[in-house]
Amino acid sequence: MSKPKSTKPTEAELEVLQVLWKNGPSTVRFVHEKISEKKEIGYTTTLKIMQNMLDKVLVNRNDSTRTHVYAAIANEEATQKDLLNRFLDSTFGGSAMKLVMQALGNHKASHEEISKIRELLKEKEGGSK
Amino acid sequence: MSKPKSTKPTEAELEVLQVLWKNGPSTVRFVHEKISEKKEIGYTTTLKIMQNMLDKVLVNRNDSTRTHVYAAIANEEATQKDLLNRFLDSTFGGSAMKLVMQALGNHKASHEEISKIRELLKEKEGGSK
DNA sequence: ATTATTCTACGATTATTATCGTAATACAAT
DNA sequence: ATTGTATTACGATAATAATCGTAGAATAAT
Repeated sequence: MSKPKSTKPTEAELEVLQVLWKNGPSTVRFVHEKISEKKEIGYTTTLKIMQNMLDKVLVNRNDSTRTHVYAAIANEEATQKDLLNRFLDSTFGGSAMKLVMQALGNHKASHEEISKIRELLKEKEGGSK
Repeated sequence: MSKPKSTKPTEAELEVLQVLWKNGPSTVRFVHEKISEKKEIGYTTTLKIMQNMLDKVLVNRNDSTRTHVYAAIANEEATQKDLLNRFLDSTFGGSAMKLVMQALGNHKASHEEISKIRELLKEKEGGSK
């Protein structure tokens, strides 16, 4: 059983992944339009990024039709977990709790979300025994 | 009152900041040794990074003695908050709760920490109404 | 059929980071 | 004083990322 290799996506690649995670397999055009909502970028730039991702095996594509369809290979949760660990290390010196508290302090949470977190806490506290 | 300008530190610069935040004003030699504990790196590389940080005004330095002493200007919490927001956006599509739950799920928390989080949650829930 | 549009491939360029070598200078040791 | 050692300044190079232009092929529109 080998390490998953953890190919770190770049910022630009993450933007693409987000679109694919959220919307499922998509064309370059579609991804490009989504990204364009947030920032100015040329079509061939988006294309190139996605082609690079194909080389890196972050995505696969169906090219049976002229307009290729790309799909994320990188699993959303696994990727996020990996990046979270790096971020934790580089920015919070590894302290997950510091991060959690910052995040909780700085962002709104719905009652529903708060309940979920409470459950998680309960599990954690009970868990080990 | 102007925007703090939010000069995003690079990975390498963050490593330096972490040392300075943790240990206070330090020499290049000291910072270099701390970083060297974690990875192989040349002395002049560390030096150069810190000199760049001076240009970017992420640090200031006291050069009254031959061996210069560098100090972080960037405030720890503010910097972390800023980077957290970027990370949240780029990796979790802005969902702080997703992030919090990932972080809680993947890392141990002490009872003390859990209590702190509970308090925070209580505040949040009470607050808005 | 001709023309216009849409798409991919691919290379070139720019921008940003990271890394380090060399030289000059200050200091320390003898 | 001489020699060795530590430190800074500075530029050069390499590594990585991001951006886009151009050409050609496929499709669509007329």
